[in-house]
Amino acid sequence: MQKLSPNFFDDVFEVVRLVPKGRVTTYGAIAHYLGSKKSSRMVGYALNLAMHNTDVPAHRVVNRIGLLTGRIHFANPNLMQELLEDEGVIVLENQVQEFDKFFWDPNIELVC
DNA sequence: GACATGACGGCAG
DNA sequence: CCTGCCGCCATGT
Repeated sequence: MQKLSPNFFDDVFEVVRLVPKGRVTTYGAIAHYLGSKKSSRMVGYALNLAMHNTDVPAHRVVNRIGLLTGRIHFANPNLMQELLEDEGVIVLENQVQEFDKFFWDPNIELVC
């Protein structure tokens, strides 16, 4: 367990930063890791601010089915997919292929 | 201060 | 199996 900041958002930033290159995670996984799996919505909201703010690799966060729903918030919608593919993640039609293979769950990887 | 909205997810119908 | 609605929490108007 990391130091859970009083702010839901800060925790989101921390977790996303820990996502290894070439891996992706989901909003729900992060929300669950933070203790409120029903707050997945907040995670996406936080990431929107995150990419505007710090060095958070927001492109590594997709929804539960591996769909790059957040790409529309990037300056260039293709940027998110390109970044992922550049890291070795296979993306097709805005969706991560073999999602189960690239999925990085903080609840499992950051087990402490 | 209250209402509406938003990069989602789970459950009910 | 597919579609729709509710929940969650913070931010903007």
